[in-house]
Amino acid sequence: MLDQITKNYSDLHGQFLAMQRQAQKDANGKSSPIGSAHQLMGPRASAPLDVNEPSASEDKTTQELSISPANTMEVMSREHDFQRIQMSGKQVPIEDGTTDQTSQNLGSANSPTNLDHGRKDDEQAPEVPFRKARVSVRARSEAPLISDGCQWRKYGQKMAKGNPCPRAYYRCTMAVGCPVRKQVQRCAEDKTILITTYEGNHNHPLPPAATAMANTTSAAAAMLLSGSTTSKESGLVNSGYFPPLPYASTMATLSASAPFPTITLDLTQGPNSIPFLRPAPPPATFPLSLHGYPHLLGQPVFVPPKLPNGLPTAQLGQRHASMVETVTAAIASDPNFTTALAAAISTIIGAPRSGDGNINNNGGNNNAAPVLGVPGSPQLPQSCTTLSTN
DNA sequence: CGTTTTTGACCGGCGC
DNA sequence: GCGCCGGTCAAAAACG
Repeated sequence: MLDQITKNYSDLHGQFLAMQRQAQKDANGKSSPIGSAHQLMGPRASAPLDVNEPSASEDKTTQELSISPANTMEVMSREHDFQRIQMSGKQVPIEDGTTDQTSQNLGSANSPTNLDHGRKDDEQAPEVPFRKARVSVRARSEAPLISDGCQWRKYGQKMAKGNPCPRAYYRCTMAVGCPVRKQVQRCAEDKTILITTYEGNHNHPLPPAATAMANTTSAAAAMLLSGSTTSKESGLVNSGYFPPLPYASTMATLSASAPFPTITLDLTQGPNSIPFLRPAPPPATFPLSLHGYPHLLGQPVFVPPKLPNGLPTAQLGQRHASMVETVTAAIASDPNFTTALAAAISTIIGAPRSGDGNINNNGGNNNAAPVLGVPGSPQLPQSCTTLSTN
């Protein structure tokens, strides 16, 4: 399955990119959300899509997390786009093509809490425009961390309100000045679930494992993000970008409740439980269909990044539903995949942009948030909630 | 000896 | 204006 998936990814990427481009065009002057998404994730890395390979970085990371096959991951991302839009008023430079710089702008501008705070890191900060955007991955893991192909250094830990488990803060150390950061925390309700939230764009090439996934996911994320920008839940859902499929919803969730739109992937359910059809009541977050992440699935499903008018996605969604299920199952079941996914996510977030369009190339970008959800995850909501809340 | 982790303090945002 | 909270800094300790 993985092979297929991987393959599909590649294909999807291409499609995705194309679509994104269009979307961008569509977006009138402003950068499309997608673009922003790219920034989020897209690391420059230009690695091939090898999902299976653990990246070099794994050395360290290995310990990080070993996602059990059954684990599930939830990815949430907060969009910067969203921010952008909001910021538009402010005049934030947003562009997709933007390079790192662009992204920087975003980040600082709105983030409620600027991670950088304008302190030392700031150098980075300014550059990390999209810091706000976040991608969260929820996975079941006994390990303290998830190996995502990147090297991280812990720079802080704090007890978060409402959660007995401390939240750890990590910074990417693969490159000097890399603005990417991540937060790791266990779910209060289920300590076996590890919630990893990535933020920022990598300013360096990522390991293959991370990159591959990143590309794919990033694209997806981008799409989601774009949708989110539109408006909160209603925006996306209504817009029709993301067809409200029950199963889909469980897999990926976009949370509007939070200050930032959030994309959630829930893999927690594990391969076994691929209850695609499981009715999962979406909590505060609203569910996105996997369609949003076609690449992940390897399906050529395209979700219009923005646009309210056409809503082709819905159709596709159904059509691909079966595929999605299959893919999802595969993904969930494959540990490597998960790992790769995690890496991708981190990559995505960190990606420097994307305007270029080529995700693969030079690092193009990869922005998207990886979303993989395993359907049937009643838990998503929780996870989503958790992250978004933060 | 260099790097990473730990941990308390500090800063800024937000709500009351 | 005050307090709470999240996030980051930075010194000290731990580790390889």
